[in-house]
Amino acid sequence: MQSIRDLKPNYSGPPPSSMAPMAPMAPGPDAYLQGNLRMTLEDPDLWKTFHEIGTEMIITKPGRRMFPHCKVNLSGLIPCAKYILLVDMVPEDGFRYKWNKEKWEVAGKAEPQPPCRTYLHPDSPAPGSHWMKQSVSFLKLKLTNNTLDQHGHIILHSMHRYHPRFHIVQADDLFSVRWSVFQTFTFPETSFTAVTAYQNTKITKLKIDHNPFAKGFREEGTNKKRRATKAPACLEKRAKQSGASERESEEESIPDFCRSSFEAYEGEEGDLPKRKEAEAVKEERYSPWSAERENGVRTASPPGTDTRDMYNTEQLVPGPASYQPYRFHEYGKSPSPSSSVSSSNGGSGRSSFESRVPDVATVPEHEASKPRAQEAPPPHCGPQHLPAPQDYTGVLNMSVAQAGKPGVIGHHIYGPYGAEQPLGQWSGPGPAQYPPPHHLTAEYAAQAVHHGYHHGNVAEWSQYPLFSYSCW
DNA sequence: TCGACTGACACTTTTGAACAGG
DNA sequence: ACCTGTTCAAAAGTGTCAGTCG
Repeated sequence: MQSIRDLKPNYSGPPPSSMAPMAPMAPGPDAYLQGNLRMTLEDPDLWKTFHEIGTEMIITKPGRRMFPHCKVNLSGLIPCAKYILLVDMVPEDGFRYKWNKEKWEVAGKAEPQPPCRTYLHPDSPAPGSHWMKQSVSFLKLKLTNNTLDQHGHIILHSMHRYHPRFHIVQADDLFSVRWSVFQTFTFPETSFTAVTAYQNTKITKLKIDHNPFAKGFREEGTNKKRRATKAPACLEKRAKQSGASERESEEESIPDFCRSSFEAYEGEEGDLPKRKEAEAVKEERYSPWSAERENGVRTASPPGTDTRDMYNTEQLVPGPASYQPYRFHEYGKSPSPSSSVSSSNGGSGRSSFESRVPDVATVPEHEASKPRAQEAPPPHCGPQHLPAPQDYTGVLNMSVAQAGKPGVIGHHIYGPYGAEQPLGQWSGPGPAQYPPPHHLTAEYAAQAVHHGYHHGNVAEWSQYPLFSYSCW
């Protein structure tokens, strides 16, 4: 599990691709310590299988569940303290993709990011004991491509890459989330491409084989007749779309087509430490996204469940612009849209990274070294919280100023495009309205004040842009 | 013309109301 | 009256595929 300890104030940012997976493995003596809060992904093997092929998730107007769905195990929480669990979807990069001859290719710049929504786990808030006693499932999370969706589903763009982020917030109620500390986790193998129709027949086959609802489409299922009569037409169409190689995939077993693309990886399962060191190189072989990387567009984290704990989690103070570049570089993935732009303009994307990371990184450490009781409360701060067992990595600086109406006040904290993103309804009060806390950089504080709204209750709170909707 | 998208379809699983029995 | 277990229909979740749209 990785934490904000990687974001030291004196962080001097090695190239993202090299630092990302490494940092969590060996926190230095001055590493920012957090508690033993730990999140692990359930069904990692299944996720890995999908990831190795290139996971696709169907998005529909009425909303579609994910498969595999997100399910995690938690440990290290205070049994009696209440927590809120959230999930949101983060763009992997700033590109739109197309499926072309058995692989994904960049098809241009990403479309403006739709309103960023967060799925609140229906059990939230619940004591740590509740979250830890069994795995936490986000089964009912739905994805949609309907930007006008009123059901609270997470809005995504088709043919864009995303990965889910899991947030744990210690908060007695939804009202107090704003003053709470976010612990954020991601799992590289959960990244996926949002599609309106499956592009890769291997993914289709995997889904049919593993999703009970699709049992009727299995070869051995009761629906042989339907498949026998209709499948050929489908295959013909798919073949036309994907090329002749698609026909092979129909014959392949799941392990077979896994190996077909990632054979080398399969052989290295047991050699984790070495693999970690070399993964920046190896992932090129394992990832279905090699085409993009070859163009310097992006890098993908290597699949592998065994490695996920070391670098697939993060802890950070959400910030509208700062977190995003950090995220992508942190994991050795693709640059943020903004950094991508700079990269395409001749820059490496690093400048964006370096200039923004301190906004996050400088927050925690010097504060963390103090006893929590001495921490200066954020101005306009609301109820004080119990100190978490883990060191706080920062305090979410949310103003209580009632500067606007729910759903209108801007909170582009999760806006992956930062200032570039046309926020529209997300626009909020100007930074100048709320003086930053002393320990925050001006920029960070300026970003943080966009959180200035108030959560009244679950229903109302769910309408806020930060965690725009809950889905229960 | 082509690729992305939509909606109807057949199938399966899940959910919850209704009921029976203890 | 309450609880538990069973049954069954409706709802919801799947991928397929023909058609639409830009």
